[in-house]
Amino acid sequence: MVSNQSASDNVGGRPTLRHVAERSGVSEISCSRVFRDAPNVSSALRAKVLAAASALGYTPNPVAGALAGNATDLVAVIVPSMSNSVFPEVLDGIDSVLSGTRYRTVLGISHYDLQTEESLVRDLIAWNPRGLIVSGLEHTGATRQMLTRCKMPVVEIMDADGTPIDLGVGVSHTRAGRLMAQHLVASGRQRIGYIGAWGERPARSVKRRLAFERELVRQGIPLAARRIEAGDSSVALGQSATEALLVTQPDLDAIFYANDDLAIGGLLYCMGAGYQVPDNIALAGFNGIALVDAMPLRLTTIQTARYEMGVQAAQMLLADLEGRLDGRPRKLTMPLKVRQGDTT
Amino acid sequence: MVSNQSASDNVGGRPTLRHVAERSGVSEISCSRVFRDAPNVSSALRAKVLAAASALGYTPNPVAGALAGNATDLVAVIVPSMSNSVFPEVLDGIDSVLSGTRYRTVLGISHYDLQTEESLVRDLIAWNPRGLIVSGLEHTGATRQMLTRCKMPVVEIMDADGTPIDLGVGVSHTRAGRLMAQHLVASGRQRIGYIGAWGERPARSVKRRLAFERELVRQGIPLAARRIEAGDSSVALGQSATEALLVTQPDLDAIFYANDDLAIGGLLYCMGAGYQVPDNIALAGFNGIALVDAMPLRLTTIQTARYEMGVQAAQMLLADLEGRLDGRPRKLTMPLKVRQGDTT
DNA sequence: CTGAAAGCGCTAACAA
DNA sequence: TTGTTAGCGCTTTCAG
Repeated sequence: MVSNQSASDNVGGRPTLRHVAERSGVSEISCSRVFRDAPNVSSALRAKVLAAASALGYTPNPVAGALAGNATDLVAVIVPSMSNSVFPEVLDGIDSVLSGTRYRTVLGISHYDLQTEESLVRDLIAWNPRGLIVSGLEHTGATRQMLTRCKMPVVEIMDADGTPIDLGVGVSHTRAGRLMAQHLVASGRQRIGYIGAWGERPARSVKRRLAFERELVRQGIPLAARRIEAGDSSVALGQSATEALLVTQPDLDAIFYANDDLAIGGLLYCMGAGYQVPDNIALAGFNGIALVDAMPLRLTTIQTARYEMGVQAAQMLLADLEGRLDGRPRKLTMPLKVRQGDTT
Repeated sequence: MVSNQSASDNVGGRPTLRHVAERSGVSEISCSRVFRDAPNVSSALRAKVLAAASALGYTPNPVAGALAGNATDLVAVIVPSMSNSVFPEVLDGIDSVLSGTRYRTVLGISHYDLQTEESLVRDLIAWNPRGLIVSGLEHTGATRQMLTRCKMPVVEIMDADGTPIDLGVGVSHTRAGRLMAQHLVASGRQRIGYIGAWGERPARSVKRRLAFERELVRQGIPLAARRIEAGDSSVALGQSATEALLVTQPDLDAIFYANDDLAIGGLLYCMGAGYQVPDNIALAGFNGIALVDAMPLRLTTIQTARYEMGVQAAQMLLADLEGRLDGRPRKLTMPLKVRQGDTT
């Protein structure tokens, strides 16, 4: 086979750097410099190259660039779930930052399964992404090893209770649990229950519950009832779980839920079943999703900033990539507060 | 510089096919065949290669494979929004299919802006993805051209009212609008209003509304009031828009909303403001998100299958890629039905 | 500031 | 069934 001497071989195919080089009478490498905004390019040369490129409809091939340059302009993002608004909001935040750059998001959904997360990490790292954003601080040993050894920045989001492998942006779930316990006790509640779901995967919800229970004990009012459902969190599950819990423990005067979806279900159940909220019973959630404000009674919740968490994670990643993270902290704890509504 | 004769150069780096080849005493291309499950590989050779690979911890580099093989194992997905559950559900469906394959999802969010969509398409096509999934049938001329000319399969999702460029999976929004008009008229409504949002970007919502209005005219009961908000759809916007519409048109006895988020807002507003739903006023949405069942009154809505739409889109894409789509239709219209709740 | 040479790690095409 | 050769389209040296 004759070697590719001239770009005219590539008839019909997508134009390459060689086409641009031939047409502009400049070397390939100089063209490359133009498209990468590399330094040391005269504006005359730049203009010639750009003209040729646009005449040809040339677009750089990022795959070739990635192979030669040993890094793709991809950022791998692994989220545990798409079934409530939390992670879509985080993704939206990440995208809002990344879409302004040449980086693209590759998505993996782990379904709250650390084994699935592991294979996603393995898989996505093979692409040589520019960086990785994963959820939580808990991973399998193999995942942890891969995340530690890979050269690129890794941001662990959602959780600030612990030390990230590399970079971290999250909230303190321990603090969240404690704050809510204090809030309920301060408002005079005595028989307090807890409802969780999804077999308490995300370790984060366990952290919240344990801190919640610990603080209740400290305040002399230990948890009166607890119910952890097996299914995925949802409004519907919150309804049925609340009903089930109140059947066995009709005297509860407060319930803290693992998240707002469950709590909204609880609220709807209580309203439908004739409970007086908050007089009979107080209800509180976690996250502060948009829906809590739209309820007939505004749900008390702990507000977290998911979109902002995505933004910060992406910015931290970019900053590290660009070496702008030198003095700055590698872990960011996002604010958190009890947002009192009408249900406590 | 001396050329790379032996894999021992790559000290510390990730192992490559050459390392595996050296260690197993087999040629690189044979190793390559093993990892690609290519035909004509003896099981003895396969075993040797696999042993060497696992001893070395070798993982194929998909970037190099993509350059040499002229296609990445990426599927580009462009959705207009992450701010309600609709597209996350679609993504979840897509992922459920793709995660079982070697394909990965690259995500773009267009924010309902066709110009943004265009630049995402341009950008993502440059990666040579295996296929593309985009939302809607309406695109800029340039987008349409790129989607037409690119060699890979393109699935346009969400909308079945029109002819997809290549492949399509969606529902008929025209039918949806007509069905709801019939439903409201059949239930005796006489002064019917409509509330939309987001300046009616997605053309799909316009199709629904126009079909709705057309059918009302046909039935002799033309639309009594219409309000299109500028902001993004949300429960909160549904509340305020409903209030605003009912202030100017207090005699409405039904409102059809562009989607469930708005309709739930309307429901909450009406309940809070003392309207009797559905006696005073009927309310109906579109989508059938999980939340409609969790409301104190179950919202009447038009049920669509978003997760399933994602599944079908991904399956159609894979089928086309594998040449299994020959006889089968290239456009799939998903079912749709009015799901009567307590609000009509 | 510009360019020539030599790969990045893999696979298509062709031989054996 | 296995191997040889020649790139994929770009970027990294290193020289001018």
